[in-house]
Amino acid sequence: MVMSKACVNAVRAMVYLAAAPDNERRGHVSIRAVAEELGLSFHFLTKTLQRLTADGLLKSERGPRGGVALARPAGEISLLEIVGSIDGNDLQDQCILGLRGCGQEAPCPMHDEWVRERKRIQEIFKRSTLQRLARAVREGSVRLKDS
Amino acid sequence: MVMSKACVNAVRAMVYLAAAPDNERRGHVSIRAVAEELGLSFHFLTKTLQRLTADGLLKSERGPRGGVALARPAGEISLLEIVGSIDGNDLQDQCILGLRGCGQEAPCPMHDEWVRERKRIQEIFKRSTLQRLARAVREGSVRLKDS
DNA sequence: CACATTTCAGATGTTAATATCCGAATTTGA
DNA sequence: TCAAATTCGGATATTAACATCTGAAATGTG
Repeated sequence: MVMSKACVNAVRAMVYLAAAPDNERRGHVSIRAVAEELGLSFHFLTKTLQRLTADGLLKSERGPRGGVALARPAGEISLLEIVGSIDGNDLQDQCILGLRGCGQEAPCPMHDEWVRERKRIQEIFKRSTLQRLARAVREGSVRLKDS
Repeated sequence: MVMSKACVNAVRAMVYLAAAPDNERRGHVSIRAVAEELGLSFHFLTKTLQRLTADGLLKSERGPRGGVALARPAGEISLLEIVGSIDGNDLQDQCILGLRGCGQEAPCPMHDEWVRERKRIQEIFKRSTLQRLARAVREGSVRLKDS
């Protein structure tokens, strides 16, 4: 897996929020609703989204009509940031063979090629903003659910 | 992590074997020696290499002067095959968001871009033969150990 | 104010990956 | 033939990821 399950859930939830029409609730959607809509475990998703809230990607409100909402415009939140918040930056800066201190001076056999690849992945994640992903969802050309 | 720890161990061991000079032992090296040389757990490495043996990437001999050796020429064994043997082909054919049946007809928001990326990774792994990797090791331009 | 709804925080349970251990089977060499 | 070295196969222990549960804190509504 390139992302942990928690991270995948986070991404799906964030795209869902970005694609959700601004309804009542001042833009907030309850985590329970998100979980049901995407077929995810409410409790597990809650834990994950709490981290996103702590990291400033989501804002939250308690109480009735509360819920979570994007803390910033969808165009300014990228997949890279979500992955970083949940899984950390290992994918971006760790040696594929797990060698500590793998770098230009003391590289592993895959170093050069993997550094290039990592950069590509980082670029992809960076330009994958919630705005871009959510647009496809709203257009119906793409799905977020399993079935 | 893009590869499991077991898989990383397998790759490092295989490259080490490919780079090892043909000494006595008819080309076989004991797993204990490999583990010590690379700083890996002997028992854990044994389990992993058994899988490679079962899948025909390694051949093994028991008894004194026994050990493991590449089952085929180093130029004909690629990283792709090793990863496939230990971790399976999930990296190559699974949706990055874990959606079942993600494909052209019912794609996830990352589908197109990720398919392209997966293909690139597969190409890199395929052209990374043990011969190529081991040459760099023998030339000393590259390392397999942590320290 | 009382109540229902929701996120928050921490505890607990479950499963899969990682790591170790042990005895059996095989082979070599003295 | 016997002892040592080695892989093999299965069992067990440890750790981290995944998942669930419970009660507290906050907040809107009647």
